[in-house]
Amino acid sequence: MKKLDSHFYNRPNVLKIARELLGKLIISTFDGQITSGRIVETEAYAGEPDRASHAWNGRRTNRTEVMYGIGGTAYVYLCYGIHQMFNVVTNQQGIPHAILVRAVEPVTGIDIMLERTGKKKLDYTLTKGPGNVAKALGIFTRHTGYSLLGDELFIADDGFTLKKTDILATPRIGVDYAGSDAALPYRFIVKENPYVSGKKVGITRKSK
DNA sequence: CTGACGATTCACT
DNA sequence: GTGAATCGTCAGC
Repeated sequence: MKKLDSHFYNRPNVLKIARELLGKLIISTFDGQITSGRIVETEAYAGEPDRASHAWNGRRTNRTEVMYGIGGTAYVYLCYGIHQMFNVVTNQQGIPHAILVRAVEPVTGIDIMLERTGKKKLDYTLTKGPGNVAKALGIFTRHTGYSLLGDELFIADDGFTLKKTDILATPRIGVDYAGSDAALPYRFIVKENPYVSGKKVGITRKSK
């Protein structure tokens, strides 16, 4: 089990890092409660040129400031006034790259995650979708700016590997406002994994 | 200071 | 398939 270090996060290619995060473990130890999940879905946000990014066109505000910091930091923000979204900041200081974790597969502390999310039993919805991931892991907006190099919240490599053919790149979700950038294949998923959002599991199929 | 809105989720028809 | 929930952020006045 090896915690990902600053060299991993500070690299310039956010797409490569987003792809490499698949299969890694996110671990949180808040309040002595250990929970972890294996990442199965990520989305890259490539900074100022990326219309889908909060930092598009050099928008540097209180909220987005952490993205301009060094890699290996958590960027957490509130969406729709309800959901916390957990992102990993990458690249060097001054370049606002970030990767949204959209889904994980529960590994450790499932009972704790059930309690945090108010669910009765384990099913695929526990950690499917970015809002649910943060909720299950106990991540809140106040954790924005947290270092992922510490012991409370970090990402580790436990030796688990994926075959290249198990990884799929697709357009990102919910970024239709981004014009042509919405079509970029910046979303990475583990093929056939039931925790990946927007998949057929439990979702009514369109009629034709 | 004000108003519009979102990198979503869930319940309900 | 449709729509509500709910509040911090940000552009604009």
